[in-house]
This record gives sequence, structure tokens and C-alpha cells, in this order.
Amino acid sequence: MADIARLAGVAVSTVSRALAGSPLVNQETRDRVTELARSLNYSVNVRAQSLRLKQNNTVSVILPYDASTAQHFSDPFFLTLIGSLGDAITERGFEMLLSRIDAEHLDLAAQPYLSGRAMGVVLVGQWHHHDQLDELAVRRVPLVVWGALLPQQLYCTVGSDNVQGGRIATEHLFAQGARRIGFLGDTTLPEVAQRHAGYVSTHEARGVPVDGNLTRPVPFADRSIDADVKSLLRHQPRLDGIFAGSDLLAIAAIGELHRHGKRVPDDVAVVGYDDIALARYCQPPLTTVRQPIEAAGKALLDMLMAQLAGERPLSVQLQTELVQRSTTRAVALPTAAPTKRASAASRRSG
Amino acid sequence: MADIARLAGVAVSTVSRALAGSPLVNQETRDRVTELARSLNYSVNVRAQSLRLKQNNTVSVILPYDASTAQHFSDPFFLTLIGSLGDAITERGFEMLLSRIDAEHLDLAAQPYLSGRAMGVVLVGQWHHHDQLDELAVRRVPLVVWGALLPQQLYCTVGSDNVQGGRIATEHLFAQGARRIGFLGDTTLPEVAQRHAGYVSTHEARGVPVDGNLTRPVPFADRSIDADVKSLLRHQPRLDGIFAGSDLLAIAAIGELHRHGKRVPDDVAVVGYDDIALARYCQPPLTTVRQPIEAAGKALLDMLMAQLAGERPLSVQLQTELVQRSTTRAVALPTAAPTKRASAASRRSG
DNA sequence: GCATCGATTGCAATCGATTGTTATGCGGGC
DNA sequence: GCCCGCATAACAATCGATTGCAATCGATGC
Repeated sequence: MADIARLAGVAVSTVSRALAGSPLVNQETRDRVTELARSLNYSVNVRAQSLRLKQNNTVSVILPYDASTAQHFSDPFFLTLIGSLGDAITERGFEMLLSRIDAEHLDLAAQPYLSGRAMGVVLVGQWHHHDQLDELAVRRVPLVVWGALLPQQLYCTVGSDNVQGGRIATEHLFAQGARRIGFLGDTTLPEVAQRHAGYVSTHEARGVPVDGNLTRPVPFADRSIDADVKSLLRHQPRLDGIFAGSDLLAIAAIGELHRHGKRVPDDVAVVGYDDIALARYCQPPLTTVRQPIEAAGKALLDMLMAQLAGERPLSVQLQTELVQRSTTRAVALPTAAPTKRASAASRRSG
Repeated sequence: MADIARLAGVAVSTVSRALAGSPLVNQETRDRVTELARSLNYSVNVRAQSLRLKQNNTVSVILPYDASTAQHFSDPFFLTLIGSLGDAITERGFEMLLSRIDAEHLDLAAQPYLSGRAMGVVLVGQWHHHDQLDELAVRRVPLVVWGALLPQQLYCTVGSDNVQGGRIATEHLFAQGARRIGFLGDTTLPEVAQRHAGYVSTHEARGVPVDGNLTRPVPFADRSIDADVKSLLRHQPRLDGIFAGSDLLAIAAIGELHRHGKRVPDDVAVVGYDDIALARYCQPPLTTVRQPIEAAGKALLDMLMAQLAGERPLSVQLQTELVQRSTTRAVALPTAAPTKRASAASRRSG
């Protein structure tokens, strides 16, 4: 900026005003300055600017990873969610700082905020450390977490209504005539636990006892899925349905079922969770519980902005929706009219 | 920092040195300061710090999107590549600023660099604007592009050896006994064009004439894929192989083939490109040309660092590798021993 | 002729850090 | 008693911007 000032024969303050479009500078001067700036490929140093203005337009988005297994691969659902978040953030004219942290130290998520790098933090997945997140909320770190809404939590979450989603999926499998329904998913994760709770409560509502042996605690996308499905089939030969905690698990399970000569959906009906892009292209196309991913990105950002505006952090549960494709047989949709759109959000205080 | 200085009864400069671990401050003073900082949840303001130090530790990663179709969804390959880049960047202690730009204005990619927000730019996909990228290179913007290595280009690319990949895939289909091989992919994109060039050159090497009607210009992951495969089947009833420009296209094509009663691989063998995570879980598991995605993230960052170190930007072509799964019949791998690892890179000046 | 006024522009402080240079206090040597 | 050296700590300039306030200038009014 000093260079431009010298070349234009004015003071830096004038250049600053000219580039900012202040009405205080002469039109002719402004033109000279902007022309110079363009020809020098100059644009204002955003860091100095935001330091001076005490403004911050970047949102820190953090994807925890499991350091113990050094498993850096991420579920396509989370990656797509990040894409959706990126769109929402860009749309508002903000910037997105993406980083990863060890899932065992979620308290590190505050760092980008504390060091002034970001105005707030979006954490994608709450993993096992509810307590650390509560702690961050107590410390008044602007934070929104994608995950399950837990009782008494202090921080703000956005997520799908997992219990409802679990019910929809299980109900659909029952409607197929399935009676021995397997559950695949790591129930130590809050979201999956709630999906499992929906699975259990649907059994109870039907008066069908839940067989604990039908539940397999498969980590997301772990390759052990093959072994798990194998053992499930060996011990449960009458298995006729599977509710998988994610589409990735569902697709992997279908592959293993095929290898054992089971037909989908004729012998075993399968329902996934997420509705990732590939679900509709799979063979057979996957029946799944859709999480409204576009709405999710917007909702996460909205909640962060609300906190920054000083509002009390309210958590959001997004409605899920069953997408019937070909891993289950076609069945009339159950009961009453659902709310108008999958993206309709019901809000509850967190 | 001023607060801490006041509370500790010292000057800010002392606090700065204490927190930076300078040997110039008394051990006792240092302890007092660090203790205060911890209890106040203070950490240095990174923006002010990097302004003063003229340092920059953030890499701008940009994902172009097609504004004309407002298609924000991104191919899982690119999303995974971003994950891999994120890992590489985090590993080196850098930060990643993720943004999207209109694919028609790739010149905007320079902005994060020019405004001092980032030390350099990684652009994921070159799309149709080779010229704009050359322009950026002329302007000495530290830039690495994921994409095809084009003759005479001025900027630095990292990508897979697409011609080689196209050859491997087509050769494998010929080895199956396929003779009427369809090609799916948007050949206006440089990478896909090179894959297609490999497809053509393999035909020539075999003395098989290339039938232009077998090539369908399908945009990545567009839903028109179904219609394209349909018309391909109608006009080419003797189709016995498909080489798809991406796994997503391959998977979508397989679904459409099934719907037309074609068996894969018995009637039509299919080979994809990328080897996304889901390729191995699909049904049937997808035979595909693997792009070494982990190595890709590292290579992109390495090339950026090399440029920042003042070296001439060299482009990188990563070796591809055929992953045989079940959408083709098992066939002995062709010819000579391949280089040791898929991640082995061959470098050529750009 | 001098004060005033409107339109511009320049000066200098400021944001939150870092660091070369200077100042302070203390003990020891002469 | 004075000076020196050493260990610490304070001062002040600096990074690249922004902005309240003062300064400048020509024109106008009285």
C-alpha cells in the first residue's frame, strides 16, 4: 500500500480510503489509485486489515480423527457435509479453515478461536468426549457440534433426529415382514446409540424381544465389517433384515451377503443411514434414511452465527426421511403425513 | 497479552519472550507468566504474530465449481483428495484454508495469496481454463494444480498419468476379449481427454478401429448418465466393455446395465478410474484404475513447498495401477514388472 | 482583507504481537 | 568508592492496514 501511495503521490491513508470506496476522496484520485492497485496486482492484506478492524470472517471447521488407529480416511458422509458447510460459509462471504484433531482431545478445538484465527468453531462429530465439549461451552467458545442431542448438554448440536431415523428404518424392515433384524454400528458413538435406541424402541412397540446377538458394534467403515457380517450370518441363519448405522456399512454388508449367496432384498432386506450420493448408484440401489445434508451445512452455520449474535445456543434436530430404493421391497409408507420437507427443522433447547 | 503483563507485573515484551521460551527471561518470571496464560485460557493472537513475523503457515486449497449448473456436489474422489491434502498439510504444521471458486474464473484463485491470507494455492482440478492458470504462473503466484500435464504449460501440475491409466484400463478390457468398448467421460476436461487418448492409442496398437459412437461425453456424476448408457446400449447392442472416466460414472453405468438385463462382467465388463473408497464395497466390487490418493496429497504440498523454496516448478505424474475386482473377469496382469509402488512418481518438467 | 466553509488530504495513534537496543540492579574487583 | 560485567527487564520501532482529527486550499461572504 505504501508503494501505491508513493506512486500515486498521496498518503497511505488516502489509498486506504480510496480502495475502501470512501466518499472522502476525490473521484480522480480514487481512479488513479485503483488503477495502480490493479496494475500492480495488489489487494489489501487481509490479516493486517482484520487485526486493525478486530474483525474475523473465518470459521474453523474441525474433523476429529481417531489417532489410535491412525485412520485418516473419513466417511463420505462427513466429507460431503464439509462440502455443504463450505458452500454455506462461502455463500455468506466467510472463509473456512479446515483442520483435523485427535478425537481424544476435542478440547483442542478451541484453539483456532482462542488464537484469534477464527470467529467460531464447527466440530464435525462429537465422538466420545461429551465432557470436553461441555467444558468448551462453559468457557464460552463459540461452538457448534454435528452430532446427537444428549440430555443436559451445555453445547450446541446440529444433527438428524437419530432416534426417529432408527425407528423409521426398523419400522420399514418390520413392514417387509422381517423379524430377525441385525444392527450394525458402533453404539459407543452417541449418534449410533440413538439410532440403536430407535431400533430397540420399535421392537418394543411391536412386542418383539430384542436379541442382543443381533447387534454388532462395527466401527464406521472398518474393514472388520466383513468378518462381522460373516459371524452374524453364521450365528443367525434366520437373519432376514439389517439396519446399518451408515450407508458405508450397509454397502459393505450387502457385498458380504452376496458372497454368502444371500439375495438382497429377497433373503435379507437392508436399510442404511445417511443417503450418501452413491447410495442411489449402488447395485442394488440402497434403501436408506436420509439426513438432509444441504440443510445441515446451513443449520450448522446458522447456529454458530446465532451464538455470535449473543443468543442462547439452541440445538437443532433435522427430520430424517426414508428413501426407498431396491435393498428393501416396496412398501406403502407408514402412518401419518410427515412434515412437509425433510429439511424442516425442529428446535429444542440444548 | 497486555493483561497478563499487568497481572504479572512485567512488560508485554517480557511476556512475549516468556511464552516464546526465550532464555532471556528468568525461570521464575517465565513460570508466573505461563501459569497466568493458562489460567486465562490465553494463546497468542496468530494474526498479529504472523503480521509481525511476515510468516504465513496457511495453504489455500480451492475446489472450483461449475456455476452454470450450480452443481455444488463434488466427486468423492476430489473430496477424498482434499482429506489427503488436509492430512499432509496438518502433518507439516500448516493450516488449510478451503474455498470454492467459479470454474470459469480460475484467475480468482490467486486472491488468497495476493491478500496475504495464504502462502500458496492448491487448485483441485484445472477444468477448461488452462490459459488462466498459465497467466497465474506468469504472475509468479505459488500454485499447484491437480490435473493433467499439458504440453508447454507454465504452471505446476500434479496428477496421475492419465494416458497410461487409459491404456491400462483399455488393455485390460481387450484382454477380457472385449472388442466393442464404450468410453464414458467428458473429454473436454484435460484429464479425461488424456484417459481417452490412452483408450484410442490402445485401439491403434491393437489395430482395432475406434468407433466414435462408442464415446459418450458424460459430465462427471451427472444424472444424465442413465440416459447416456441407455442410448449407448440401444445403438451399440454388441457393446461388451465400458471404460468409465471415473468410478462414479462406472458405478452409475453398472446400475443402468443391470436395469437392461446385462450382466456384469459376463455381458459387459466395466473398468472405472480413481479407486474411490466405495469401489471395493460396491456390488460387484469395481475393477478400476487406482490413482494413489495418499501420495497425491503429499505430492501437491511438496511441489508447493518446492516453489516457495525458489525451485522451478516441476510437474509430477503419479503412476496408476489396475485394481482387479469383479466387474471384469480375472486375467493375468500384463507384460513387464511395474514400478515398485503405485506411489512412485515420475517427474517431468512442466 | 479576514474569517469561514466545504472538499480533500495528511498525520499519527491503534490493532497485538516481536525483537534490537537500552536501562536497571546487583555483586565483585580494583 | 567507582567501574565493570552479568542477568533481567523495559523501551520503542515495526509489521500493514484503518480512522478520528487536524491541516490545507481555493472560494465565498461581509
